[in-house]
Amino acid sequence: MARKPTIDDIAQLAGVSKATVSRVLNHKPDVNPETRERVLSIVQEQGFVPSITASGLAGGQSRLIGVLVPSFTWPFIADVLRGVAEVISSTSYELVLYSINDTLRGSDKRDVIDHILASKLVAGLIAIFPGMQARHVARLHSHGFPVVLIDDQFIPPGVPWIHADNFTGAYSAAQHLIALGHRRIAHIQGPAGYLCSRERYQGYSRALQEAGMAVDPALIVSGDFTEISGQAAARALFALSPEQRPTAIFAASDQMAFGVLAVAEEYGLTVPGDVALAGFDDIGLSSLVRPALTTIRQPFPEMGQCAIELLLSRLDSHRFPSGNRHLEAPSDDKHQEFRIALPVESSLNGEAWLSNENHESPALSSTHIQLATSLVVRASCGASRVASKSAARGTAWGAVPPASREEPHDVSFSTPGLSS
Amino acid sequence: MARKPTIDDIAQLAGVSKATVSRVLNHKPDVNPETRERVLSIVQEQGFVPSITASGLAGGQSRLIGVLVPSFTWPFIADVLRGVAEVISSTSYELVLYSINDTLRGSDKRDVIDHILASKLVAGLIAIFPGMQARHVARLHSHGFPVVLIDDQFIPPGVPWIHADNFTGAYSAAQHLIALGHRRIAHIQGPAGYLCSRERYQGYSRALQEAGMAVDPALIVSGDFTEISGQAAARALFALSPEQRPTAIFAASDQMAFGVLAVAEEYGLTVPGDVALAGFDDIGLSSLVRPALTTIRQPFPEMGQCAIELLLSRLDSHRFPSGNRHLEAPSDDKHQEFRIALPVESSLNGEAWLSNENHESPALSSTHIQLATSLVVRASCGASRVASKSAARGTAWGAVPPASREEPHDVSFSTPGLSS
DNA sequence: CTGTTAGCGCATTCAG
DNA sequence: CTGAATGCGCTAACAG
Repeated sequence: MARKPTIDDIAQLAGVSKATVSRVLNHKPDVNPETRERVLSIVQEQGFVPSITASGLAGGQSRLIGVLVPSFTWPFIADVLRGVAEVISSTSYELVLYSINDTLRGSDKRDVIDHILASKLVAGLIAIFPGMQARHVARLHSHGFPVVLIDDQFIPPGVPWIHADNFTGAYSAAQHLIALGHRRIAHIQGPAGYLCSRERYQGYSRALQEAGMAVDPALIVSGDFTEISGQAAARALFALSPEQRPTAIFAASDQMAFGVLAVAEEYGLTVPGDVALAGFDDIGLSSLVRPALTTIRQPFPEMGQCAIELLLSRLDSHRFPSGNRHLEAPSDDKHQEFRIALPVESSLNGEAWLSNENHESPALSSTHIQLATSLVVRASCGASRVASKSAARGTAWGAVPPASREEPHDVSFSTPGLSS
Repeated sequence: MARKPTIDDIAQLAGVSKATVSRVLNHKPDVNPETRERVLSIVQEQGFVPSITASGLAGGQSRLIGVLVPSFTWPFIADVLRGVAEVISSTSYELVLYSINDTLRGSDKRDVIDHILASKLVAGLIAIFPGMQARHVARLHSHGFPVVLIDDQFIPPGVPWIHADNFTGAYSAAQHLIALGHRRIAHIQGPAGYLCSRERYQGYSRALQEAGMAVDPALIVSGDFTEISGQAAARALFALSPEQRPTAIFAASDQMAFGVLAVAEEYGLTVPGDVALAGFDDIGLSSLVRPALTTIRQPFPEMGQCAIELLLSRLDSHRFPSGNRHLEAPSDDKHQEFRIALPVESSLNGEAWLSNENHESPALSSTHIQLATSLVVRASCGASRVASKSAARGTAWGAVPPASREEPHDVSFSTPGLSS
């Protein structure tokens, strides 16, 4: 028990060849049930775990998945990782963490990605907000390397991509403010280069338009998603003349909304009394700030889950959950059963929150999954409704996003051809 | 260029045997300089990266390092990971992410650790706050598996362990409040089981004692580090009679301090006007809250760096930085040069922030590194000093902790025998 | 200093 | 249905 048992040891103990042990371990169909049981029991009792590296080498296919994170500065990256990790833990895959350090130069950043491809360590990659590196990630994809993007600003055509419904989220935030009677609603935008900034802006302006209100350029300021930039934006807005000054502000990120909160205090303005405030993201802190922030929840963990499930379905060799580790757990929560019971593609289809773009190429070309966002009403807009707790930290975490689907502005159901 | 070149391809192109290529790649001394150059240039031009899995298999030693994170609920875990990732990126090692899911049962949590050992994927493990799992991690260690613990509550004897100087941190926080004239200073503790809770409490009470003040049990309440528990604690404190009520509160975590902040507002109390407030951790948000929080900064990224360097020095086969990736970067920041220039043990010794316990066993037994914490003065205590910006997000990140050392209450310099 | 020979631990042929 | 042989890509002894 001191040394790790090898497959040969198991073979010997079970009185079969290691080829057979291998077959059992890989769930091959052609194995005598008795033999299988015997081998399995020996495996269990010896605590044998096949070497991922060796089997990867021999089988020509790694069971490691790379996750590329863009520095750790964004608070919700941990949430996305959590979603990924949760799913991975029920498979026989492992996660390799790659990060693009902020201190790196551009060329070094490229190198990180080249390195991922060249080292051939991982079988596929999930890239979270790769940003400027997206085009390099796309290069991986064009080399036939399985890649899934999460919420990037540049969507290289053809690369599978997961993101939240920014448009509808922003739309409902603005609508909420309108419903509360606000007529002068400012918007603090995200950086122009980001797709999500544009989408949120568009959702906002669409809501205004539908309410018969014009978008006032004086009420549109831009930030870069950080708290500091939110402060600057708030100052600009509060400096406007009384007639121009907004009665409500919709910030494109919670962090920027925090900046507004801080500056409002400086100006002696109360939230929501003098100015209503809504954010976007619903990071953990938003429910803890005073006043608690009304915001649009992004399903970060679900985005992670979704990404890894899509990726695994592409690799599509993750036959069964690792088994060994989860045999005992009765798996009482629906989530688990759900994922275990169905092959991944079916589950995706079943949920109907998958959309397929690029109808020009009939097979799959660009698989694109958009997850629903949701309005979380708290105190900062002055709405009388009791604050929704549904987005409180850890509440519904792990649950599959509700089947309710978004505006069909980008959603179609031509999904049967997903997996190949 | 479509397929990844193998070592054989390189050998052929360079007109040498693959054994020689391997020697060059592994920085073996016995290679003809000319040959080495030739091989190196071919490697470069082909973009050849040896397969980590294959070399791990053949060499009997993996170049993957596991990082075990205890769910992603704590905000600073990302900071620790950042430190680890930064160091790793200058080596030829890669990171494998393991997480202990909150939803797991106890036995499953054990299994995660057993799995790490059994799968033999990684050469060593960094365990961040393994908490209840610490004893299992210790089991790994006793199996000869290289492990480094970060800031755990149970320190299994003999396991290398990195943590921040909680005692001195808490001591200086309390001292700061005392210096500001406070006589009734409450303390919101962390959970009793945690070592750091006790250390912080001790630092606090030591400061009071030295100032000739008694610790008033009525002013000690406990929480569990979360914001919610901070709220509860604050209510308890604010409910005290005017004579008993504290004029200052030292919370054992920033999150609990946020809870106090929120409740203070409910009670119509201003911070720092009616009650001064100090926290512990200096998470990113603490500088953004209003009033900005005076707190004790924990050097999370440095803890990560330190842990990985210690671990690598144990594995001690990480001869040179991966080279390929960092050749071009002039490496202008001192940090890089520092680490590249010196072997790890020397660097540790050179910094002199290493301590060795258990003097009974003369060789190395329990290596224990304690990093300095520092007081960050902001607005929440009402101190007139201008707020220290030194801990602002991203400022000095990446820098090696200052050589200044702590209270020598646990530090000795018997380090020459570190690496074996 | 360098080439040759064996495996690392496993999956996958291909014959039984 | 199962065993024996072959090799994944690389390193580690060996011999030269």
